[in-house]
Amino acid sequence: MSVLQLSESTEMYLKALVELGNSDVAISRLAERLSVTHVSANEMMRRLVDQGLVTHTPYKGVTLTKKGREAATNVIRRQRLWECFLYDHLNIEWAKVYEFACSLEHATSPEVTEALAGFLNHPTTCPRGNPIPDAKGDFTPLNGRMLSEMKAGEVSTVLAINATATDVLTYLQEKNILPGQEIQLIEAAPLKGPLTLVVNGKEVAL
Amino acid sequence: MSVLQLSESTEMYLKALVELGNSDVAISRLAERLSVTHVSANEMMRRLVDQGLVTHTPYKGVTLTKKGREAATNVIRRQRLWECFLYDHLNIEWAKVYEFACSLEHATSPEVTEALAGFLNHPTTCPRGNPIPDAKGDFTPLNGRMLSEMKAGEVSTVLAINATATDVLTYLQEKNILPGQEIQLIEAAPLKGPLTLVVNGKEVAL
DNA sequence: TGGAATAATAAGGTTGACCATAACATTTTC
DNA sequence: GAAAATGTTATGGTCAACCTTATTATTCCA
Repeated sequence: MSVLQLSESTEMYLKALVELGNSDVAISRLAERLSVTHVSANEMMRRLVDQGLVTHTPYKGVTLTKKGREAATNVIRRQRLWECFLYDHLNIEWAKVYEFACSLEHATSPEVTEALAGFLNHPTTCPRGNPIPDAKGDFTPLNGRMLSEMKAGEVSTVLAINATATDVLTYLQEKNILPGQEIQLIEAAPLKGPLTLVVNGKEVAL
Repeated sequence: MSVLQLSESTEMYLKALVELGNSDVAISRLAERLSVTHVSANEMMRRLVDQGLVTHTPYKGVTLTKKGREAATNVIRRQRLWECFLYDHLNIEWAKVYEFACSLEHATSPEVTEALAGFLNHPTTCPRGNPIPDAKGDFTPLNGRMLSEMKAGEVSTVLAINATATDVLTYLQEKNILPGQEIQLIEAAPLKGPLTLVVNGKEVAL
């Protein structure tokens, strides 16, 4: 496995690309998620294209290359392993785990990553319910659907949380929207408007 | 405790200042230890002076202020806690622990630091034998002396290792010069020349 | 005391990752 | 088919932390 050296910033972009989907991610979405201007994100994409990590089809979006995807998977593995450690062993608050793990991730060598995986007994999901790629980058994708794909009245179980911002996670925790929790969708307002759920018998708006 | 935000670079300088002594550290020593030019180190010292972390007496050297010392102690605490974790729980090679811990340190929030200290059961020394300051920054200084202060023929026990470079640590490990090891100084060549020791019945030159 | 060694400062350059503003290209939608 | 929305590129600026080269200041010591 080539140990290409990625800047912290590059790692953040790679992670965001995975989180935003498999292909043709709009640079403006990326900019939004990373809280940078679209111009900055564009600049950065040029750099990633130069490094062979993504391809860019103008007016279409940006897609990870094989190399980019491998690098991204690796970054995500490191981060999620730290999430497990922080949550299971250091008892860090659930909502803060992602943020702390994100910092640690950037500073973690392959050697430490594998030792950590061993220490944790090779977990396959992080506290947010997302799968942890193995050392080769393989993982079983989640077998579920987006909340936005549920129909009014349906009942389902939360599989994983996609959000990463600490304040959002804190809100979800307060409302008890956590992996394993059963929820019922009451109403989905049109135009991607607020969703109304019932969680533990209580109504929650998202 | 004010949570002043220090750059990674600043943290490295603070650590180096502690490792190099208590007061009037020559900027050229600092530059040497950090592998930067003396001009860069000078620039950086100007910044640290501006931030109130050090005082600088031209042609004398640089000394940590109270604020600077507190910050430095904190950094060292974080690093040494990680050293313990890496060594005791992840079984990372002794000689590599310092370097890996150094990276992690920069990425560690106070909350994680304290949780880690608890997890480790509040250790007081790192694998290199150096004391770990407590959360308030207090620690018992080592009750020992430098190898260079030993006289020929004397026998003593290694208390702690000051070196940080991985290659130096690897060498020491190979020669079994580790905390707790009994050594005898055979000869100290003049002019800070090589030292000859006996370790476990074998001669070693340093 | 005067030269060598050491220390400080000045001036200008580089790099990565950002920013704002503005112009221009393409796509979407009414 | 044209305006609105979205995406791209150009230009120029900032900041931290480095760098080199060169000059000047101080201290040390023989």
